Amino acid sequence: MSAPSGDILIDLSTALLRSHDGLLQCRLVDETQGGLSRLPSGPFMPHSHRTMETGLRQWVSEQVGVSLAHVEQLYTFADQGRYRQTEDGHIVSVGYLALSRGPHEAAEDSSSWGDLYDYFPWEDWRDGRPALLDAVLLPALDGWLKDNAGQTDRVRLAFGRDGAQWDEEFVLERYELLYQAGLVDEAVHDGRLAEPDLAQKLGTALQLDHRRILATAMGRLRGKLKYRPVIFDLMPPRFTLRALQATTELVMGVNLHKQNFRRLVEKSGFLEATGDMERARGRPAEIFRFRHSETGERPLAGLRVSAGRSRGV
Amino acid sequence: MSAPSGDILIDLSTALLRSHDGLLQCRLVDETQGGLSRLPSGPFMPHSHRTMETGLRQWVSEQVGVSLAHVEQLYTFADQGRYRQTEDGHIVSVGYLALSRGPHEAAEDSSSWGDLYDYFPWEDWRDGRPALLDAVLLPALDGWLKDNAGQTDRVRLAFGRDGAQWDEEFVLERYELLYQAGLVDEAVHDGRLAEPDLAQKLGTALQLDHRRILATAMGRLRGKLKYRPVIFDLMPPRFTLRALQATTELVMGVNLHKQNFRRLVEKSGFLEATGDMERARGRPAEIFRFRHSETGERPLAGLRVSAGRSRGV
DNA sequence: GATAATTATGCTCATTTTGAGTATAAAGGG
DNA sequence: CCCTTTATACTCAAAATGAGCATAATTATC
Repeated sequence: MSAPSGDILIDLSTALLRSHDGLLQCRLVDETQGGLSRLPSGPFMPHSHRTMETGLRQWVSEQVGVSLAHVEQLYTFADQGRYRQTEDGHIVSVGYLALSRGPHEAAEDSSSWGDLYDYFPWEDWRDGRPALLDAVLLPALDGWLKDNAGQTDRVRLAFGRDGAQWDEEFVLERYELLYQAGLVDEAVHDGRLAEPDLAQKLGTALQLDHRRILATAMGRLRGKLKYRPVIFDLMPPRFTLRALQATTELVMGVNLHKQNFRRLVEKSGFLEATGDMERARGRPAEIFRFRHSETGERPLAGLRVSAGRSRGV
Repeated sequence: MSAPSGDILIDLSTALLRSHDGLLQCRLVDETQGGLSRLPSGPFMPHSHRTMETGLRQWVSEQVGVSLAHVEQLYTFADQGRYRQTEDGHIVSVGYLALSRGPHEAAEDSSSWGDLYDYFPWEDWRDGRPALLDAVLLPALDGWLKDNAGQTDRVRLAFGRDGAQWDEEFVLERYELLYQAGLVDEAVHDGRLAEPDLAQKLGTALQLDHRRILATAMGRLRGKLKYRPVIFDLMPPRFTLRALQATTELVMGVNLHKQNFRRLVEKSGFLEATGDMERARGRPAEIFRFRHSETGERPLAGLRVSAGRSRGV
C-alpha cells in the first residue's frame, strides 16, 4: 500500500443552462485550445472556498455575469487518460449543474451561449425521431459492434432498439457509448480514433471531458423534472402556460399534449395566476407565476412528463 | 486570485449495504476514535487507481471480504469544518453506495455490520409513525426553531408537518436539519452543541461525516428503487416474493400491500419462476430469480413503490 | 386425524390517473 | 364579417392504483 499522493487538483466545472430564444442554451467560455470551447470552470481552493459550491459560484460569477437559480452537484470524474495530467499532478473534476432564470438581455453576448442540441443532436425528438440516428449514428455503432458484440445489449437499451424504449434520461449512457466506440472527437485523446467527417455529424466537441459533464447535466435535469419543480428555475418570474410547456419540451426533447400539460400543471398547485394577460397572435394567454411555498397538501410533486403512447406531436 | 493549493487528499468512503436477518445492515470498520465506528474507506491514489471506483473497490475488498453487486457514486463532500484537516492538508470525501447480494454466512463476523435504522431511527415507519418523532425529535427541533424561525418551512417539508407529506427519500435533508440544529453528536465538532442524552436518542453516531454519507446512501437507494431494479442487487440469486417484498419494505421503511406488490412485480417482467418451492410455515411459496436481460418491451421499469392512501399495514 | 393457524396466491371493484381527442372562446388580419 | 391562430374547457376510454375478499396449500396443535 503506497502512500497516498497529495498532488491532486480539483477542478470545478459548471454546466450552466438557460432557456432563451426557443433554445436550451449552455454557457461557454472560449479559449483557443484546438478551437474548442469549454464550460466555466476553475480550481477548488480549500483555503479560500468554504465549500465547493462557494468556489463554483465564485468562478461562475467571475467568468459569467449571471445569477444562478439552481445549483446541484452532478458527479466527480477522475478517470485516467480520460482527463489530463498537468505538471502539477492529477486533476479530478467535479461537475455541477446550474440553471439561470431569465429574462435574458438580448444585448448579452449571445455568442458565448451554445445550443445544447448542437452537442447532442440525437437527443432532440421534438420533430420526431432524429434522422441522424438511422442515417449515421446507429450504422456507425453497428460497425463498432461487429468487433464488440458484448456491448450489443448496452446499445439496445441506451438507444431503444428492438423492443426497448427510448429513455430520454439516458443522455450520458448514449454519449459514453459513442465515446467508447471512438465516434466522437474527444475520444481521440484516449487512443481511439474518430473518422473526422463522421464525428462532425455527431455534434460539436468541447474541451477535455466537458461534453461528458454536459451530458450528465442534461440527463439529470430530464430526470429531475419528473419529480421536482426545477423547471421553474429556467423560467422568468412571469410566464404563460405555453412558455412553460415550450421550456419543458426543450429540456425533455419531446413534444407534449397541450391540454394535458395544462391539466397536470394546474393540478400540481405550483401555479398562481397574476391576473394579467399576454397578447400575441391568437387568444390572449393568462400569465402565471411560480407559487413557491405551497400551502396545499402536495409537497413537491413535480411534473411527470410523458410523450404519450404514440410518441410526439 | 491565489494559486490553487494542491494539498488535497481524496478519501473514498463506501456505504456498503446488505439485507440480512430481517435487517438492513451497513458494513462498519471499528476503529477506536471516540469509540465511533466508520465506513470502509481509504485515500484515492491516482497513480495506482485507474478510476476512483477502482480505488474504492480495492479498499473495500481489503477491509471487507464481500463482492459488490452494485456500486454508485453518491456525492463529493468538502465542507470546511464539517470534515477534518490533517497535517497533510484538506480532505475531500467522495461517498459511494455499494450493495451486496447474499446469501450471507451466518458465521461471518456480524458485529461488523450495523442496523441502518440504529443511525436513523425516525426513518423506520414499518410499525407506523415512529413514536420518537413526536416524543423527542420534533419537540427538540421546535426548540431550535424558536431562534431560527427562517427554517420552519424546511422542517415542515422535510418532516411532513402541517399539510406536507412525509417523503421517504428526504433522508439526507432530515439528518442535515438535525445536524444544523445541533441535535446529533457529530455536530459537536462543528461548534454546535448537542445535549448528550438527547443526541443519544437520535441514533448512533459515526466517525467524521460518515453518517451523512449513510443518509445520502439511504435517500438515494429509496429513490432509485422507484425507477430502477436495484432491489435485486440486495437479493440472493433465488428468492420468494415474500422475501423480495420484505427487503423492499426494509429499504423503504414502509409496509406494502402484499397482493398489489405481487401484481406490480409480476407485471414488471423482471421475474422468472424457477419451478422450485420454498416450504416454511404456511402454503409453500414459489421461488423466483431475477431475469436480467428482459427480452420484453419494458426497458428498466423498476418498482414504483407506494405506501397507499392510508399509509402502512 | 381433524381442526386451527399461517402463508401464498387469485380475483374483484371502485377510484384515480392518463392519453387522446372534440368543442368552444378570444383575440388579430384580411 | 370571415378566417386563422392560439388558449381554454370538457369528454371519454383505457390503464394504473388502492383496497379488500376468497381460496389454496401447507404446518402446528389438539
